Amino acid sequence: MNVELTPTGRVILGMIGLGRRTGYDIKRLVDDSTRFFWAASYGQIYPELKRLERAGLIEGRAEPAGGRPRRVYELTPAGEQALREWLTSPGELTWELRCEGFLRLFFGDALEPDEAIEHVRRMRARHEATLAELRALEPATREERDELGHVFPYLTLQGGIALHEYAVELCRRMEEQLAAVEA
Amino acid sequence: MNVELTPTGRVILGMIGLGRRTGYDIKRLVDDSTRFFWAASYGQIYPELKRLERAGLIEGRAEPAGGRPRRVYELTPAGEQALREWLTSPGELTWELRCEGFLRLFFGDALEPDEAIEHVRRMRARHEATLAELRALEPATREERDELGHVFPYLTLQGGIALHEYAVELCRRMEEQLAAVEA
DNA sequence: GAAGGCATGTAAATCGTTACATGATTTA
DNA sequence: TAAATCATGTAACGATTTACATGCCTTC
Repeated sequence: MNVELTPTGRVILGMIGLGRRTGYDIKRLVDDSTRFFWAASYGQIYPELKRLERAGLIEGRAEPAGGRPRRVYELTPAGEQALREWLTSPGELTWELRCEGFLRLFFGDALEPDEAIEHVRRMRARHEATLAELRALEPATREERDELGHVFPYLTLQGGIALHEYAVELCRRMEEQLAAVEA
Repeated sequence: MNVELTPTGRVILGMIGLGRRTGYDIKRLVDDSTRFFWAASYGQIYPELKRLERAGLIEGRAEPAGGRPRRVYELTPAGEQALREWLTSPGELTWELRCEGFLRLFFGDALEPDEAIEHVRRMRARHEATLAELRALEPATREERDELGHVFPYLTLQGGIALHEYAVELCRRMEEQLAAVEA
């Protein structure tokens, strides 16, 4: 067995594992949840759905019957197994960050002191904005936990909030440090 | 003016801004510093060096003369200006994370309780390993600060260390939380 | 003289975003 | 009836990794 999942295949399989879904659903769900640590776009999702179906991991059913034409997918037994295998596989956990804030900060010696402080302020604003988005997701995620018993999306959201809160604090400390040096 | 820099072009320009460099140098420097928030590979670096030179932002000089043949680049005045323009430009700061640890955690409801705890333990180990790598970079980065006056790479490293320390703490708290629920 | 680090590069494959095209249904 | 949302998809482009190829120089 041991089907190799593509990066996007992983989110899709996981999302369908949480319930029957259309490609559109998956995109919306990703945008409202995993986006902050794992994004996906239509250009990836729809082709990947077809690949996963050809591989026998998911099965789609057309659901026209009066309503809008849509194709709803669910996991096959093989798909359920592949999902579990991935979730428990011992391979390295990829961790990749692309953060322009940190990159610009790294090159901060090319800036005037006040420009550098201003930059850190912008980094902080960036994290504060993300924080606001995350906090806005809290009610719906809690509801999902209470009503569907999905506790891990909520736990994950709490973790994300904590991390960005810490990042905000860290920026504030850097601002103070830089201001002290300038004075 | 306002030359559009590609993502990889940014690191390259910044790195050359810190001193004359070959493509090989840049790759090593990136691997020892920005990699944790901005990676780059040979397949990007060498073609991008040529593009930047064609665009007039950097200038390479062959330095054979007995030693190994190498091509050393430095910023042109236009390159210096483009670097400063980028560093102070008001555009959105990209922040993209691809973290399989969080992704698997998000789907943790498909796991047994002890499997989920084990996963968080692995996430923590992951951050601890990164932390060890970052701490190993401290002496050299401090030296660079003291001898070349590059204070921002050091500041950035401190920030990275703090963030991963916090992530480790966060994992520990999650482990406790999950263990409490199980009991 | 073998191994390891210095040095430059390319080709192919993969991965991902953006923009576009299309059209149905629901709600204001 | 207009706007918003649901819904599916593709093409083009851009970004990135991986693997390969090559060869010099220094150190053991």
